[in-house]
Amino acid sequence: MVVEEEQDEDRAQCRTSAVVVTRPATIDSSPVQESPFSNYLNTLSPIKSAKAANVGQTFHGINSSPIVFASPTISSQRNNIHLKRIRMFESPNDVRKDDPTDSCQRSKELVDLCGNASDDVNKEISDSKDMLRVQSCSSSSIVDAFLADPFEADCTKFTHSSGRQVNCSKSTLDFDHEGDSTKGSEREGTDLQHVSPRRSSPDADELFSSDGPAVGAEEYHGIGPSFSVRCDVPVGDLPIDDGGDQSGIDPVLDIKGGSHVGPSPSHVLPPRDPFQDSEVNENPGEDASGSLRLLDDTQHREVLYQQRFLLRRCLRFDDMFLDDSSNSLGPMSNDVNSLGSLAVEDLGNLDLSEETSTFIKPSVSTVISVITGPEGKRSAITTSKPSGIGLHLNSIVGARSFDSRETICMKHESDNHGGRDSIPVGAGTGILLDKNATFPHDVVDPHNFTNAQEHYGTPHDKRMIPLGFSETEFAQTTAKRRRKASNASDTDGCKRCSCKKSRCLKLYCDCFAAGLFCTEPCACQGCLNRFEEQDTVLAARELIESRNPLAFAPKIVLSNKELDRTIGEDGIMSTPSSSRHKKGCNCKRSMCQKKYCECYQANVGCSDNCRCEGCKNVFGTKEASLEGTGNVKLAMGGTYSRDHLMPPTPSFQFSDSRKGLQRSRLAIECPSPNSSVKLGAAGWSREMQSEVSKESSTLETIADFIDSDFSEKADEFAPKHDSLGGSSNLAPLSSPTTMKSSSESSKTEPTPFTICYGGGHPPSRFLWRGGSLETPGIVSGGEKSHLDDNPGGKVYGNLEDDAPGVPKDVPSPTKPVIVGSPNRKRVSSPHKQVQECRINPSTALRSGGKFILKAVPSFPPLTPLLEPRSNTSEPHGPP
DNA sequence: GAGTTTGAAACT
DNA sequence: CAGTTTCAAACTC
Ligand SMILES: [Zn+2]
Ligand SMILES: [Zn+2]
Ligand SMILES: [Zn+2]
Ligand SMILES: [Zn+2]
Ligand SMILES: [Zn+2]
Ligand SMILES: [Zn+2]
Repeated sequence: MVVEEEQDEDRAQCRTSAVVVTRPATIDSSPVQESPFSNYLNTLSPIKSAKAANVGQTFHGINSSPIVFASPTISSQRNNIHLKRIRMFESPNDVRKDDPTDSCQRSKELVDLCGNASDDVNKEISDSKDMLRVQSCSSSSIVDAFLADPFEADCTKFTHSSGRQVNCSKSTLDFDHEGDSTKGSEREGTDLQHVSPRRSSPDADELFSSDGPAVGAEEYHGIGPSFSVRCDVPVGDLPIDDGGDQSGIDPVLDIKGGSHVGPSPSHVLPPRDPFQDSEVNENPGEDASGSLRLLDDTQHREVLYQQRFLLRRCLRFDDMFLDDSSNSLGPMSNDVNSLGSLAVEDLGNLDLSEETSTFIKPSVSTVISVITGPEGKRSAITTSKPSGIGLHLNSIVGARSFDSRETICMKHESDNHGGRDSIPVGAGTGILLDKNATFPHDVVDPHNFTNAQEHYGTPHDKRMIPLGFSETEFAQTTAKRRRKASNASDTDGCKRCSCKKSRCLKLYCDCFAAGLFCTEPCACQGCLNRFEEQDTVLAARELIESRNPLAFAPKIVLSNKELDRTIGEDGIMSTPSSSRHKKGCNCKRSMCQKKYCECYQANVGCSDNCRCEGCKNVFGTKEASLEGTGNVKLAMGGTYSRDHLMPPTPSFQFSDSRKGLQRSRLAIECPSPNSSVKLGAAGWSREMQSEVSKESSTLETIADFIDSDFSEKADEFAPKHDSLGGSSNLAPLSSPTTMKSSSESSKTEPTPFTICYGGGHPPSRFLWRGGSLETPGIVSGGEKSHLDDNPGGKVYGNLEDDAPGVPKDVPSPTKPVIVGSPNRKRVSSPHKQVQECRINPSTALRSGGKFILKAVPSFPPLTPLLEPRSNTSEPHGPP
């Protein structure tokens, strides 16, 4: 059934493009609500069925969790499927470009895949435990996060499987690579078949094996399954008419709540209604809108697709924003929207299962985007979301950084591939939309295509890709290509890993570390960090988290103090300065002037956490930090080393550090239009949350956002939190369980900083996929905002890290999550977020700035949820 | 593109 | 927790 529907959808997409997304939800209090979305889904029939099926699968959620979230998550599989679909469809435009027919074919393929998936899904669904998490891709997600937690739809994956994955624990890396490229296919097969667990498991087992412990499968299960859907909503998005705001609210979002049920739709897409709305907002007139509305079933389908796209977009949210800003595309908004929409879609897909969907809602907002026709250009906007997103953070970050670059990358990729590079997120890795592009791209595509395309160049093509295998394969190949091409340039944002021995299941792998699945651009060998291997990934993550709960937490955080200072004073400036590497570097020979230094690489100054020798970090020396926070400012001011020191390398893309500064400033000052905020990754966020709560108290997660503009400008300066970018690829977060354990361990985290994302392209390393909670991160803690400073717009999460206990804000999390549509704003939580938002919501976001999320309590939504979420959330990640 | 350097992650 | 090894990116040539 599903398949059929999908097909239809595909077709529809082909036909039309636009979509709207929506999202979010919110949720405050009741995360659970079902969302309209779900209802919506139901209506859609096909989907529904699928969803239902899906729902079952996974997760259980964690347990603990709450029920609220409880909703089942969508299984990753579903997501995958969806993704696939999405990819296929990605953008009508793409399709068109490529060939409609092709697209259709692809869609079919997808469908097939889906079918397989669906089966799995169904199984999962039966379980219904899973929760979906929604990862918002982006920041927006914050809300999502909350909501999402449950869903993590994210693009990527679902995690549903986690349970098994857990089991897998053993495997390990060893695999050797089994052929890289092949892997995909092989694995996929399995994957598809069994959703859960890992077929790949073997490998995974090996990897994990050591860990053995790793995970209790059981625990994971809970986790795994859940999905999270993230909807990232870029803050930036917001704007749009629609709704932003409204969207914020999004009833739609609710989807999840019910998990299933209806709610999801909201996120996902609201079906028609949302669309319409959205459409209307932006351009109603335009194709997209029209299409949406018009279409009945098909429309719905389309919508779904779109949603899917959105999801992807979500991932890319940042990008989108960036695009706008950078490109100044007006469309950006669209893109953004699109992202949102995608997210939604995904969610929707997830939702399909409906079950879970409810959760999602909470978050919020979603964005809606509308897309117009294929080329469309327009899009609408959406609102966005929230954030929450955890992943997003990381991803977001990435996205941001990418932004400009991304676009570039995209182009490149596309060029390279000729078209499809991107893999559909859905497909393999989940999220990855594009292989090519960095994450962002992926996301974008769909709707934005046009824009994106324009921006990116070939967007369509890439997007189209689809699916599964081919995707993977594609990806691999393409990735290689890209890599080669882009590799070089991180700048592209496209960067990806090129792991040879770790199978991308260890933190050595930037993708994995960032909670992303490897995509085409990756040149890794024997990669198990694929969507198909979600289980394995999760298991791996869990293991790692068991050892170090904060392992996946953003490395760059803002110190609250600093934040305040900065914010208070300048607002903008500070950010960067305030951002610091959580663990600090240990440089001996690079003097913190090269990217060997994580601090420098993240565009942040060294802090007392650093054990570097001869520190000459342009962004601020260790000494300076010790002296006073003022340093940062100094830096801004030029004082500091930067100017003197020099431009360090490359971290800034800009030649000179100064430039960087300038840019950053610019960024700050001028927020780009789009700033989008990103969210943290939902999945992680949860974890984060838990961690945070446990460990530090507050980590806020972060959110990020990005602006393209910023990114460009700011990027350099902006701290890069983690972004790999790809939102699309987000891996499932680990399950809560892990979190728990982790929490224990968490002790380590020392300083509490908030997380920030810088603009730049952050190495994936910095990205954080945090859980949804983080997204909350978005939360800024109440503190100040902070935001903008970073030119890059990054979001910072504050981590209050350390706060031990509970996240300060946590309580609100839910709210925060809500962020809602707001696109830009994300406010999820009222408090902090608001603050931030207030600052300039739009600007901030747009500016790319950063968002800081402070405190976040991570848990967004339901308190109770918290744990649960955490559980759920974790998984998302990638594996 | 190959080879070296580097410092984090993983391991003991 | 420290020391060592492994790893992949950053950098150099
Ligand atoms: Zn890798
Ligand atoms: Zn990779
Ligand atoms: Zn890989
Ligand atoms: Zn250093
Ligand atoms: Zn340092
Ligand atoms: Zn240093």
